[in-house]
Amino acid sequence: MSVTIKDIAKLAGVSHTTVSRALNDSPLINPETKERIKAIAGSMNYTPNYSARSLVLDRSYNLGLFFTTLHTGTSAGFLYEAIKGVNDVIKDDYNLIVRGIDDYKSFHKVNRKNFDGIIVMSQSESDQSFIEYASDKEIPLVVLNRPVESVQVMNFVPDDQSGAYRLTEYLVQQGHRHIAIIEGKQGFKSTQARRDGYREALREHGISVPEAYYASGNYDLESGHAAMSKLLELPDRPTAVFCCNDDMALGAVKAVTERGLSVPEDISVAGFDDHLFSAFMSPALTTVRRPIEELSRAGAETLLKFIETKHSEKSLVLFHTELVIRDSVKSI
Amino acid sequence: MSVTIKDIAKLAGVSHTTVSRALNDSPLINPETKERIKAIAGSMNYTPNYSARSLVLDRSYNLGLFFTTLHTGTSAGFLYEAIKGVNDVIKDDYNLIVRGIDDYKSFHKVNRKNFDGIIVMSQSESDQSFIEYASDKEIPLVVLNRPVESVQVMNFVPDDQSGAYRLTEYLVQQGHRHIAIIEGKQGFKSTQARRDGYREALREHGISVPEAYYASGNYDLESGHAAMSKLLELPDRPTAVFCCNDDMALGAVKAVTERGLSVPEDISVAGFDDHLFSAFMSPALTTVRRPIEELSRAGAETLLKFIETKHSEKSLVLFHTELVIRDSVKSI
DNA sequence: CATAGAAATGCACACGTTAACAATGCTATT
DNA sequence: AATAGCATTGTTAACGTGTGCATTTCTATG
Repeated sequence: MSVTIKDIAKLAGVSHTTVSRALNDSPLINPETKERIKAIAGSMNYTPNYSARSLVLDRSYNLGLFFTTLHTGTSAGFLYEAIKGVNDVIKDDYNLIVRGIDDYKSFHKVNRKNFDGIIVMSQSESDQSFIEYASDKEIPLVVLNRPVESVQVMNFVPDDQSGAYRLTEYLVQQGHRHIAIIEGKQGFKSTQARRDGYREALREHGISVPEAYYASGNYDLESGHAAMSKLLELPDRPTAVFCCNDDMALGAVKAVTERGLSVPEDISVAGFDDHLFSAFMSPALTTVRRPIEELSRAGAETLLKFIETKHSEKSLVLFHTELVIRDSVKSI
Repeated sequence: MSVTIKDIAKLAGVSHTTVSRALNDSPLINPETKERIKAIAGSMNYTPNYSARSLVLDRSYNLGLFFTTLHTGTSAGFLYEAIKGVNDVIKDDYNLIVRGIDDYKSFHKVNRKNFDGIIVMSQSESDQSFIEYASDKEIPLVVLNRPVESVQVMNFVPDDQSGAYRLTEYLVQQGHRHIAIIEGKQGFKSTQARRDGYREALREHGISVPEAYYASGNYDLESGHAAMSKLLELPDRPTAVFCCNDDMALGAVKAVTERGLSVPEDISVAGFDDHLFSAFMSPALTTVRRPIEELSRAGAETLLKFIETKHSEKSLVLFHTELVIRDSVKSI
């Protein structure tokens, strides 16, 4: 059996209440007894029983970090940065529970008793029901990466539109006038934001885009390959292609090389996300970095603050994205 | 307030004991009452209070998945596959807590009360003390990825040596006779195993290796770049280089291209690990796949079984690695 | 018909912690 | 000297669940 506050109490010749107070730094306790008790607790190698504490305090000390899915579509780097960011913030006294939303057969066990707070790293609208469920159960909730409209939550999102804008503007500055886009998955907020940024930049520079330059994709590698293949067959071939994420950019580059052409000599390619591999492809990919780790860190901090103070701004906060210039875009 | 078994008891006109037994499928309870109570519980949207249950049952329903570090050295793919593998196995009633060992200021809160079991994805000997600590506290423990000798634990490890052997043999089969190696971090078990596999294959084929062909590295990208740079300056330049992981292979390829040479035309390169990006580099990397996800799945399964039956083989199990042939090795 | 035994249910306590309230001793103020 | 008030500690109950033992009810057997 492990040691409890009652054991300490016996040894110290006080009541277990006094021990509890002493260990929790209650101002009610005489500083001397407090020290004495702490010393005894230390020497007995005492560790509090969290279950008992949770029961009476009605707090689990669990934080949930939920992803849309862990199976497909979630990039490893994404998971990595998110976990790192959150773990950096929470102290030793919280447990970080990582789960894919689609792994739950039922949300039954997700409730305020089991989770002091929840961070949803949302990648698609499919977890809308989960978000609404958690919000409904009044579990402290912050949603990252994707703007949520149906319910009021703390919501931290990278500013995809301005990232796409700056990237496109950069392409223009490098002398490109024929700039195509390979789009993300239809229906995703991120797809729209990136397209909007692209459009806005071109419009402001007085560049019009032929219909054929809008190539459809779905964020995966193969779709990037297919889309680029089509673009290359165009009579009026673009000199630069903005791929809405790095995965598709990788597929696109592959399509170019397969045709015996080269990036960036024959055609420039840019991506979005700054995946881990992007710096090491050849050519190293010019892209836009999304601050996933910062996002997660900020999310965790806000969540903790909310748990403690019980109030916070439930509003959308945009996070700065950053243009990363490498070697896949040629100046012409 | 949320609903408890006492609320159900009141509504059903029985004692809370009966409710508890009914919900736990005790054979003591009349099947009809059992059904009735379950129905009521369902309609009231009852969820058990895990803290209370934990307190009396002395089980936390928490499983820990611990990495050596989450900061540097842990590849994202590694983390991803491990989490996926474990999460695939545990049912809805366990929480998976993910943490970097070096994030703990003190292991104090790691004990049998807080964790029903622990999986350590060990990447270096620096977590030896953690493993011994957990073993000492008699927390059900399985260590993955790295062989542990100082204590008896369930230990699942990829067979790096045979993987390195097969890869090297493949290089020989492709006609290579001048095969260099870029080694991993000194002191790591994996470094030694891979070097051993490499040596063994060459010895068995009667190929001797000049001292200069042993290039030192430390598993990171830059070290691969540096090591390859040296190898390329050798008067007796190798025709193939076995890099002890994919990260270093990537750096090595970069070093080759920077010199205006090309892989695999001028020099063949092979890696180890089968990182996510490896299939998409150009050229796609020939490498050895380590079954991290299988490892994790098996580890989780064994751990759960141990938790339930309280006994299991505490021994080392090697997992099959797999040669993945792509485009970075030329037949000469 | 009496009774042994099985089946079903309830009572009371335990798990380890916190907290409201009570109690004690002491100091300072009148 | 009486008392108000503060500092410190103790008493007791509570959180929600599971379980050993007692109790009741029913069934079968002689």
